Order: sequence, then C-alpha cells, then structure tokens
Amino acid sequence: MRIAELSRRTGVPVPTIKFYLREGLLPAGELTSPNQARYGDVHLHRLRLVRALVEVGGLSIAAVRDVLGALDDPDKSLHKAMGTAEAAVMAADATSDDEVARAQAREFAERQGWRCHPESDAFQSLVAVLATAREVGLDSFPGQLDGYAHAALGLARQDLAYALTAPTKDAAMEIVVVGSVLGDKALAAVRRLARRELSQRLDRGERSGQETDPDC
Amino acid sequence: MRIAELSRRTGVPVPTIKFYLREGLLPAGELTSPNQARYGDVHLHRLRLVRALVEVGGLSIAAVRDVLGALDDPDKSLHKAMGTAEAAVMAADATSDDEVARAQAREFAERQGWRCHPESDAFQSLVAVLATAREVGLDSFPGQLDGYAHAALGLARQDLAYALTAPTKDAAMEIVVVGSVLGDKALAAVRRLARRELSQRLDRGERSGQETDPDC
DNA sequence: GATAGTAGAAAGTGCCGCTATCCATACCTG
DNA sequence: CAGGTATGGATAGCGGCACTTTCTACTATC
Repeated sequence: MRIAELSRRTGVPVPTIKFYLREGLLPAGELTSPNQARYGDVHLHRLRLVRALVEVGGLSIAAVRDVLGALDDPDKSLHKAMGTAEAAVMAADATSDDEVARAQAREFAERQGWRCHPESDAFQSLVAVLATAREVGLDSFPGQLDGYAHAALGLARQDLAYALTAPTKDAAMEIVVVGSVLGDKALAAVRRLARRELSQRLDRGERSGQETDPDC
Repeated sequence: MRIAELSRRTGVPVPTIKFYLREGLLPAGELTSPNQARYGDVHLHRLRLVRALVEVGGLSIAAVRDVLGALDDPDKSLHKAMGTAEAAVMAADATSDDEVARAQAREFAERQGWRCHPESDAFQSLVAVLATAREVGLDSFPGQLDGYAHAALGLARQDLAYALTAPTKDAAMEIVVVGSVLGDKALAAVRRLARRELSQRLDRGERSGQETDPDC
C-alpha cells in the first residue's frame, strides 16, 4: 500500500506520517523507485501503535522512539523492555532531594517486603509524589500507599498473566508495553467510575457496597 | 510576606509567581501601596498546590484554574468539585465514535452493576482507551477491566474514607482533588514497583507470592 | 499527456509555559 | 535623605515541541 492508503486507514494525515518516518518512529517503506515506496501491515500496525502511545499515553515523540527501540531490540529481555517503557511513561521529573519523602518510600517498600531499587524511575516517581504531598500538607498520604500496594499487587498479577497469553516474545513485550500505557489510562478512568459509583451509593444511604462486589 | 519570600520558600521564580497572579491561579496580595502587596499563608499554600497540580499532575494552566475555581466555589458540593477535578485530569481528547468500544464499556459497567453516565469524562476516557486497544489489536483488553474494577472499588473505598478524615468541607475537597491527582501518580508508580517485584519473584522460581501478601 | 500522488528536505506555524525587559514607585541601608 | 534594591503591573519575547506547509523532482494512472 502507499502512503495515502496508510493515511486513510489510520486517520493520520500524510504529512504527519512523513514526519514520523523522518523521526524514525516508522520504518521506511520498501522503495520501488527513487520516489515511490510501498508499506505493509507492519507499518500499519506500527503507526497505530505510535498514535496510541502519543494520544492515549501522552508520550513525547522521543519517548515513543525509546519504547519502540526497546520493542525492536531482539536481544532485549521482556524485563528490560518493561523498564524502558516505564522510564518513558514516568517522564522522570527528577525533582527535589526530599530525604523525608525518600525515607517514607523506603519504609513503605519494607512494609510490603518489596526489594526495589531506589534508582528505578518508579521509585523516584513515588518519592516525588510523596515530597509533593508533604509540601501540600497531605500528612496522612503515605498511609494510603499500603492500600495502593494491595491493589497494585492484584493488578500486577493480572498484568503478568495477561502477558503470558501472548504467543511470541515480541507479542508479549508489546502487550506489556501497550498494556502499561493503556492500562494506566483505563485504571484511572475505572477508578473514577468506581468512586462516583460508591459516592452515589452513599448518597442513597446504602451501606458501603457489599451487594455487588463481595470483595474477598 | 513579600513576593521574594514567597519565591524563596517555594522555589518558584518570582516572574513565574507574577505569571500565576496574572493567570488568576493565585489571588492578588493585599495591597499596602499602589505597588506593594503582602502575601500570607494562603498564598503560600495555594502556590504549592498549583505547583503540585502542574508538575506532578501535568495539568495545564487552564485546567488548574478550573480546579481551583471549583475548590473556591462555596456553593459547590464535594461531588461537583470531584467532577471538575476529574474533567481537568482526564483532558478529554474527545476522539472517535467507536460504537463497539462504547458497547464494551457499557457492558463492563453493567457487569459491575455500576450505573454510570455515558457522558462523564471518565466514561468517555474509558471508551477512548477501549477504542485504541481495539485499533492496536489488544483484543482481550476489555477482559482486563473487571480486574481493574475490583482494584478500583477498593481504592475508591479507601479514597472516600480518607476524604472523611478532613475536618472541614474545604479540606475534604482539597484532599479529594489533590489526592486524585497525586493518587494517580502514586498508584502508577506503586503498580510498577509491584510488577517488578512480582516478576523478580517469578525469576527466582517462587510461586506467585502469597507469602508477603495474603490477599484476602 | 494531463492530473494526481510521492519521496524527501527545509522552513514555517501555533500553542504553551514561562522569562525578560521596562517603568514608576516603594522600601531599606547607611 | 541619597542610592541601591525590590515591587507591582504591563508588554513582549523565548524555547520546546508536534506537527504543517511548501517546494522540487519525479512517477503512477487515467
């Protein structure tokens, strides 16, 4: 297929596709002449992937390039690809050196029995959030984390199970990466729906919802 | 205190504070002369709040203005303030009219027994994610949602309980709004830590972790 | 052979979150 | 009370980023 069809089937304008080609987010098409190229399903799929990461995930072009690079690297383990995706999503603001927040995060990890690297983007991001919470005066915020951890463990278990459904390693990596990005967005949305649902139930005087969600 | 001290105590440059004043994110100081003003703890707190929303939450200036407006509105219910905050966070890309995705979202809501408005930002956002998942070929993604819902209900319950710890309605609103924004970030980070922890345990041949998290 | 499409490169656009510069005035130190 | 520094207010500028536009020299197609 040619670039116009690629554009038609994805809704991405031709100039934007050219831009992505230039930026290395999309592999070049197979040249049939000095100024003609053919694109295949690979390009179609990749283009949709790029748009998903950019539009839904809010990733920058550079971050998308990193993520795709990790996906394409044949030597890369699933573990490492996940790390790259996380780094891209976390956007590492690399802020303050709040020692208290760092200690809070470490204590939290210990409480959970998690052995996590304090240099990882996820950990840094957590420290940044805790520092901000402290600045804004949300003193009991760190206590919330344990509840988050409980939920997160369940989600992580589910994520991994989902990834194992993939037929090939490439597919698994893509599921993990895209699932990370889409999953975050979906979880945020579902969380808000749940919150609204619960506050509605409270408004109606129902007891905090054991009837539709037996919860253990 | 004067603007320089406000700047010193928050780390925000004076020109940026002036910019926020101009944009209405910060109330004007009390004028003591035509060109002198005094700022108080309110300004200090508000400024930190703005930075938290902008830096951690990634909210645009306009979104921050909306959120703060909701917080300041004395007539606004906690419910409405939450709605405004959600709208600001969700950033409503208002994309495709994917009927299939919409149906998937509706089915999900029914499965959960949630009565949610299909016009709400959270619902729209969910539809957008599902549409994207479909485009990228993540066919079994909708099945993930039920697991998300389980986790989200737990989190929502915790969120509401947290909000009820606030002494005043204003404080509760702030907790809900800021907790929403910080909570999303924190949850994303914790989720990644959990995922890494679990995949480490798998690497070591442990059975998928009942020993540190009895989970029900 | 006219029309439309294409690759590739270079320059331009629009938005957004600041940042810089000015000015007239106020405070503050010596 | 003089002189340097800070302030409020206004206007203009800047840098980054994700595209878009424009151009040229070709090529496929009707």
